Amino acid sequence: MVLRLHNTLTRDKVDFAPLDPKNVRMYVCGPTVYDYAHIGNARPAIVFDVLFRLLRHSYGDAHVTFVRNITDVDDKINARAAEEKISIADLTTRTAAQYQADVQALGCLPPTHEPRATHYIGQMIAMVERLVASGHAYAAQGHVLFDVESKSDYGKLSRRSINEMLAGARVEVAPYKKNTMDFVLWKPSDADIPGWESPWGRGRPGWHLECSAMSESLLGETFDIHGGGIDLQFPHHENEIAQSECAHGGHPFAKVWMHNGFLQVEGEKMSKSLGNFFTIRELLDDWPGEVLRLNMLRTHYRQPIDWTAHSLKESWKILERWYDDAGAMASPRLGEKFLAALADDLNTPQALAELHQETPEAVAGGLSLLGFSVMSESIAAKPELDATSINHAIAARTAARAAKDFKESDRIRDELLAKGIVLKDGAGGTTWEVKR
RNA sequence: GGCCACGUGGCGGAGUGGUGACGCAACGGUCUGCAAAACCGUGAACCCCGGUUCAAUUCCGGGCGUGGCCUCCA
Repeated sequence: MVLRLHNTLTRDKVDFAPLDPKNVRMYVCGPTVYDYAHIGNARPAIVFDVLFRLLRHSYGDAHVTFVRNITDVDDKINARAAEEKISIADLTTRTAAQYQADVQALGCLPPTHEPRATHYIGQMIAMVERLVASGHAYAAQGHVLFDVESKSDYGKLSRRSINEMLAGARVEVAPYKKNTMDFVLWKPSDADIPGWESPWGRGRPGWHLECSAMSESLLGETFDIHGGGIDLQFPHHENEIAQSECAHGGHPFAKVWMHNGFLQVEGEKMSKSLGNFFTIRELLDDWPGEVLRLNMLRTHYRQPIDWTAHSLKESWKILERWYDDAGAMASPRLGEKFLAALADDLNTPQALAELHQETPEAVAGGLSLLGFSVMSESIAAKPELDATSINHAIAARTAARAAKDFKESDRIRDELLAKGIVLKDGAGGTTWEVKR
């Protein structure tokens, strides 16, 4: 099976050939931990978890290194901690733990490494020093700025020239910048916000720098795949490339760049003012995690997705049926067409369509590879009633039906329905599921 | 204003230069005390206008619409 991936850098689909098949390396931008993660944040987590699983399947679990960082130093964090009158450490620790619990509930494996930015300050300072020494960065008024003019191919990922950017620029015009597009590598900190001693005084890193330093430490100068949301393409990823390549003597950074599409909710941009802003946690109150996961995978990762309650209901129904078919299978296997669809740039909608045509064994195998490993129990575990009392009621109803007391049997059925339990009379007896 | 995506049946959503993916819903049937479920079956689409071509939903140009980035929002 040849894995093909769409590379944003070249805008085409290429055969994936790892630099080292014994250690396939992937980096994905993780959350800035100042608030609950929202459903848009869940998309890259799920998409690249599927890729992680596929790579592990292809190269072996021990031969894939996946890094997803946690940004725990940021001005939004500082502002939020001040608002809530709690310490920055408390805020970031709490929020990071919530994020990890949320994505786990969505069926995501823990990454190989989940580095925190604050643990890599030394590496960041060292990288800035190299950039200054090689003429790609300059210090000015306590800041250190990257000189975009010093890199001839700056803009290659987002495909825009410095002049084009300037034409539409609304960036802060700071008098100490040589070029308006120059971005901050290091900035000074007042006494009341986090800061570290550096050759340029007490300060903190610029956002883009963090990912460059952490990927360098954990994956090396050049690695295979870098992922993230399409909105990060510029400026974040563009600047990561600039910093890393210049700090590494021009050696290439990530070979393949992958970007997931944006998410809308009920046809509109998700925003707090529109009232359609959903955190992962809120959705988990109403929907099983694997339903959210399936709903995400029913659209190709590069396409925009419209997140709707209607679609979630459909996902629930599909998943429940698959669990009925495959839940008890002891010998899962993988269908060839299913695998081929996944290998074709992670075409999960196609892969799911193939699953609809598959045997129960292949459904079980396919679901498992996609991260739906908690078969059947998880959805059934949702109702307030316990299984024992439901089964008790079913037995009473079966007895009433045998006695042709349909008034009583219908009463029991309606009573369960009112509690959200739907009965299904099949050839092998009566089963139940949670009403959607 | 600049750059860039996307627009497929009632809905979701793949894909393709020529035989109407797939799922949900709907409709018909089987089954059932009834209903649901399950199973079998049916109909239904490629934003608009040009161009290229024997042939375009698929390629090219324009238009319209939606969205993203250019403001450290995935």
